[in-house]
Amino acid sequence: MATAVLGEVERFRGLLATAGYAWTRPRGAVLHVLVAAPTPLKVEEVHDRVARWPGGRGINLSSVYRTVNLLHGLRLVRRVQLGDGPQRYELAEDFRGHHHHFVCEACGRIEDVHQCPLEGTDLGAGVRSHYLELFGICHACAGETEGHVGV
Amino acid sequence: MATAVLGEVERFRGLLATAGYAWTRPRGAVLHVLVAAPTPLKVEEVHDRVARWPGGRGINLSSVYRTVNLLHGLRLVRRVQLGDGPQRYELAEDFRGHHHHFVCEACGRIEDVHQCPLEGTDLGAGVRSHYLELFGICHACAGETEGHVGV
DNA sequence: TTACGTGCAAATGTTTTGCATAAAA
DNA sequence: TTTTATGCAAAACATTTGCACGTAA
Repeated sequence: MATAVLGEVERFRGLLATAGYAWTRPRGAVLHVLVAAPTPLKVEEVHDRVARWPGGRGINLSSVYRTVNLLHGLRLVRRVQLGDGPQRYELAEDFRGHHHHFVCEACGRIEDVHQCPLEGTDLGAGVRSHYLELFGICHACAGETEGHVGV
Repeated sequence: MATAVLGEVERFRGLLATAGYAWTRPRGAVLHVLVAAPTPLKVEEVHDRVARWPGGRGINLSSVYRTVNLLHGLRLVRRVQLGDGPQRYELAEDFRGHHHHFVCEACGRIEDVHQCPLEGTDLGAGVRSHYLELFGICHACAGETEGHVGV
């Protein structure tokens, strides 16, 4: 498991090198975090997790921003906007596969949806990509006898 | 045309009254703008257009924010996030019908897509709503012999 | 050793909020 | 007349940027 993460991080290290970018502590730490994360993370969450990585303390929030922007520019990560709130980042579809997200409106949990409902659909001429997010009530929340949200 | 706009604004006036909210100059101006707008607007765009309305000068940006938030809370307008950039607002689906948006990546133009590609699709248990945006190259831009974006 | 990347702090852009005043009900 | 909404200014966030110093190549 940890080994798989390390292997994937090495892959990104090679991709960065090919693109002519240095391998640095902040970049390594951010990639570790993104590779290990099961769902898209806010920049601040990436920063928090980076700080918990061995040797990750002292890495600046700006560097995390610069790194996710760099990785996004290289199409290694993708940006995800779920409802309100700040942008989130996750590994690009080349690495994680094409998928969407389901957000539970009761508990906020995010689930990957690998079965694309638009597969095979004709989206019309000129359409190159689509952005789809699903909202609703997750299995766990639906199972509760009583809903007690808010007050 | 202008008459249709006025009529629809009156309808919102009634809805606000029913919900117990006062009819004020900023609220009237924002609703005029939103009713007349063919595509979702940034708050700053709403503010600019409000200023051009007869008697709309002097309306504060905060009031525009407060108004769109109020209308959003009452489900009279919906919030749209197109790629990066600030939130945009348009009349809710109850008034404009269920639709999505197509954004041209070359010229930035936004088109309404009233034919929902997900219609009749099974999105899985628990899914209550979906958020879909389409990106690509619009008809006009595809027709140009040469593309000259950026530099 | 040289170019590139980082930390820090300050700036930017967007959105929210506290409070005294003004306007609606 | 009493509640509600507004304008203004300041604060709160999210994100970007300039610059001097550090570090990878």
